[in-house]
Amino acid sequence: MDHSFLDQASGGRGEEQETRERILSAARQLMAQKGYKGATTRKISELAGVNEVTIFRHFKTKVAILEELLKDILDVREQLEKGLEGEFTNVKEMLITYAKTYYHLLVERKEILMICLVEADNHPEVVKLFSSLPMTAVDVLCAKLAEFQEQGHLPKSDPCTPALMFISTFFYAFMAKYRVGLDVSIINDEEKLYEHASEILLEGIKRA
Amino acid sequence: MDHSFLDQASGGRGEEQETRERILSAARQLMAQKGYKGATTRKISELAGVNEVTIFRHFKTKVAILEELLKDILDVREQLEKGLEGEFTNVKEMLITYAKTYYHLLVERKEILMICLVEADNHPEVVKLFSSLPMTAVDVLCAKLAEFQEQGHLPKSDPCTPALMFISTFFYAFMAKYRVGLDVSIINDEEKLYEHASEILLEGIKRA
DNA sequence: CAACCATGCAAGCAACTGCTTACATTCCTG
DNA sequence: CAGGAATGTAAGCAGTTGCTTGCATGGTTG
Repeated sequence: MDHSFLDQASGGRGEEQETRERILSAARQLMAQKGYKGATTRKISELAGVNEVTIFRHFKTKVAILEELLKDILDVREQLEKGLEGEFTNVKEMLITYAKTYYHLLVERKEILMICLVEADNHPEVVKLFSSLPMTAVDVLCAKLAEFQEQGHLPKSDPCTPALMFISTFFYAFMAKYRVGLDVSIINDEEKLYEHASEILLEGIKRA
Repeated sequence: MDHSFLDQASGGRGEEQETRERILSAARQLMAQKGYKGATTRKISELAGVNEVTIFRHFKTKVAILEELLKDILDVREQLEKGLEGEFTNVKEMLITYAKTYYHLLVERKEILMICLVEADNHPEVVKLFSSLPMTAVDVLCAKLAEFQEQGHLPKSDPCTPALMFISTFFYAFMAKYRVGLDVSIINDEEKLYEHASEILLEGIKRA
């Protein structure tokens, strides 16, 4: 009994964690694809290679699984700001770096983002989670651009629209590739997109 | 009997069309909100103010309703090109006009777009329908920009990335407002967004 | 008026879904 | 070896869902 907390940490039988993770992973995959309703507990159990009853031994209800999954989407702002910490030799370099950071953030969380997108109205909380990532990204970029303006590296003007354009571009590219499965060169050649979009935006900001 | 085709056109009892339309409208609304699965035939019938049986008298199956709804999303290219027919005094004016045309096209079809988005994997055909609208928009704008380049109004360079950026911006604004219900000034003040985004893009194209 | 047509209403069915219960099995640990 | 913890198996239950059937009703049209 006195080692019960150890069981939670490392798995008494050595598989406890593994099973739980397999269930979560299967649920994440299915919910992203088929939506919350489409991901039935039977299907989840099959994909996880686990008996259906086992699911309910690990999670009280099905919603509990969803809630567990959604936890991964928080703490975005911190990571975005972290990507902008170093000194940059020029604005374009900063933009490219930021684009990469943001895009990778999206890709890393793609399943959960899809779940949020799809589950919008059945679980209203998740909508905010979904929008929070791009909007935070706009916010952080906005602040950084304003900073550059104050330092005289950019002419003063409203940085919101350019920030929105930038974030939107990579959001759409992300959606097109990972939700819709679109296979076109503009979207697949990510390096070129980082580079080219940053260039256009920079020149746009300078004179608009 | 000889007037049976009239019944289809105007409704023998004068309500035939109306009922069918009410069902379609309720289904469109619910499926956009709750997804295909979430929009049960019972709920549809309630919202339409119609008995559930009536639904199955008008549509053989539930999928038939979905298929009927999806018909509204075609013929987009034509409309986009139509919006670019007139002569423009300058490029910026063209961009603003195009942005308006595209955004309104999205808003007009918002329910169906949401259905496509949400129903992605249960009905794989619809994904293509969903992506077809923005990608067609990119395509048409690309062609127009190339045209301006050939006429010497713009320096020659790859117009794909700027077109993608432009379309992405309004796609995201659309999603944020109508899917997520985001209420922020950058997105709500559409006129300013048309204007400002066009300006930035134009300057970006000119020098990048 | 009579035939017809769209609709409503009541009932239900087979399949599925989230979830539960009771019991057997296997493995680890003291 | 004994006890416990995690899992499997079998069965099922109550609610929902897409869809059907049979019958009654009320308005329209010839």
